[in-house]
Amino acid sequence: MIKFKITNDLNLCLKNLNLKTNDKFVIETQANEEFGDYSSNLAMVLSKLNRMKPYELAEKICAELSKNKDYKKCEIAGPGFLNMTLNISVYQKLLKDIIEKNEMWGASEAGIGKRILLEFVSANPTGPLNIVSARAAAFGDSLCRVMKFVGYDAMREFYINDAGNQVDILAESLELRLREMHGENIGEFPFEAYHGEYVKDLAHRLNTLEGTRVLLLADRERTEHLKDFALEQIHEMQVKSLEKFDVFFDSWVSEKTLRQQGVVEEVLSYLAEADCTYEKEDAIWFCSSKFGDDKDRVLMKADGSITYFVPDLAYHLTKYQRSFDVMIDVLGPDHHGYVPRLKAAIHALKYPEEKLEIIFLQQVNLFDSGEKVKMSKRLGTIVTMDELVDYVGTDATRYFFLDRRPNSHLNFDIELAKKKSNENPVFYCQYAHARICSILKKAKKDKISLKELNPEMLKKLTKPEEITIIKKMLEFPSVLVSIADSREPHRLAAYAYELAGMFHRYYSKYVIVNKKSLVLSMGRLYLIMAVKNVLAVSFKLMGISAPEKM
RNA sequence: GCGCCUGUAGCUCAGUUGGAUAGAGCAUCGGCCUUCUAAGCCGAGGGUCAUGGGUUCGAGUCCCGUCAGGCGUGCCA
Repeated sequence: MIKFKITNDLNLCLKNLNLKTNDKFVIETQANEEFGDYSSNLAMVLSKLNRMKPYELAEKICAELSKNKDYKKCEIAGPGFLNMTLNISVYQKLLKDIIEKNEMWGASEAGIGKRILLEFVSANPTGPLNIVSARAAAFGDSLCRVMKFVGYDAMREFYINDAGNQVDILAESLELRLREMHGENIGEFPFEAYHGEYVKDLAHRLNTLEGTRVLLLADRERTEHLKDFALEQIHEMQVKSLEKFDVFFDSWVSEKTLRQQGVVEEVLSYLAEADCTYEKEDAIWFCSSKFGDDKDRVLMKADGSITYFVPDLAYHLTKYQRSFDVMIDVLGPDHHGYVPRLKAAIHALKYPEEKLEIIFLQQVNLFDSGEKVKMSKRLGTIVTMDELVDYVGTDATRYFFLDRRPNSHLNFDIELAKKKSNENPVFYCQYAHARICSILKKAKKDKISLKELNPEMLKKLTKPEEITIIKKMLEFPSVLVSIADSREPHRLAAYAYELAGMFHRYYSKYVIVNKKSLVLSMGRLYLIMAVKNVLAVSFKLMGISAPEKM
């Protein structure tokens, strides 16, 4: 919002000088004091348009801008950068806005009117959620929270692959475990079956509820019953894990339901109508290679069953039919080979490809005491999301998953996440919040009541650290907008960390509560209250708690 | 072989979408508690941004090549 003001001020200067603009110049915040508070590349960007040398143009703008009382200084540097320093009274006034907006500071209408569908986690319903799902949950949920906060109409969706081959294997695994429980010799447990302990737990539960009745059913009925039971149980288990992680989906879409609605046939006929299918070796193929995929893909196998691709494509078409402006898929690292055929089909069916955005999360490695934790699906030594969350806590887990760019591999240091010290960034951030709460309490105890905020209090805030903190908080709204637009929530973690650091440094240098100078104390208390609010908002958007005491 | 991702300090990672002298934390070394939470603060050292070219006023960022690592490349899901 401050950049907005500066942009306006600069445009006014251009207008007064009868100069042309193309709105391509940018305002940047400057960390280096030498270059002022904010700088702009305006002169370089507009020099050709106005047939002037950058430096000359910059000189004119500077002279004009200096007439504005809000600006203390305007200098030209390098090839023609405009370095602007604002009067501190501007910041003092803006602090009042931050405080008045309270927990709505940062909220905006940047995305107003845009409907967004965020699909993430969408784990197979064949076992407990793993740590990649946890990363997806932290990422998708926070992105959604930020998008909503800046005005988008965003919703979370989970696609359940509750049909297909893997579900048959699940039913078979459950049956074997049930038989085994009753002393039957099942031989060696099949390689491709689900080896996790949870299958045994499911068998126990089924046995407690229904005994061995299911084993007496006819083949087909028995499989269906086992499937339904396992799917329902595992779904519930996954929902619980997510809720514990403070992630709630607005919508669940079941592949099985889609199939029952006949969408599979529909998709096949659409593709056939578009003249994109052919028969070869008793199978039906989609000529995806005509649309950029490496090779053609099977839609219907020789045995008459359907591949994973068909219902998934159907699912994506339902997304289009629900008229979103943008649909975002958050996928795991093992899916990137799959996207070309999906995009190919969407293209072939003449749906707008650009509305579908795919974000890949790279794999997660767990490290404990410097050692990589070895995980194997086959050996059943997968660390589940619940285990991780129970061990290090929701706050640390969410923060650590959010802290890194989505498309880079993530090394999760369990030992560090558990540490309650400055080494751990989560605690560093939360500690700042708790500290502020503690100071506010102390002020109350000293009977410093925060009366109505008045200009005299704000005028006391003149230290460079104070102005730096205000500047940082002024950036918050635009940081959130850029997080939403770039789909990069990791920047929120960085922002909170930086703001917390600024506060810690400020705290150690200055006394905030001082009975001898009441007006100053009140000014500073307002400042840290604002910091507390901004921290609390960023924590909320990250899904971590804002402790009052630590 | 082909495709996607990655390569920045000893380690883990940022880098404001192409801006000025590339930044944090950890680790190492040295300081700061009779005063609002030391779960904190201050200081020091540490770099050929994998590499070679190109684009321009300007490149860690964009384009091409090379090298290295990860993943993918089923009539699995």
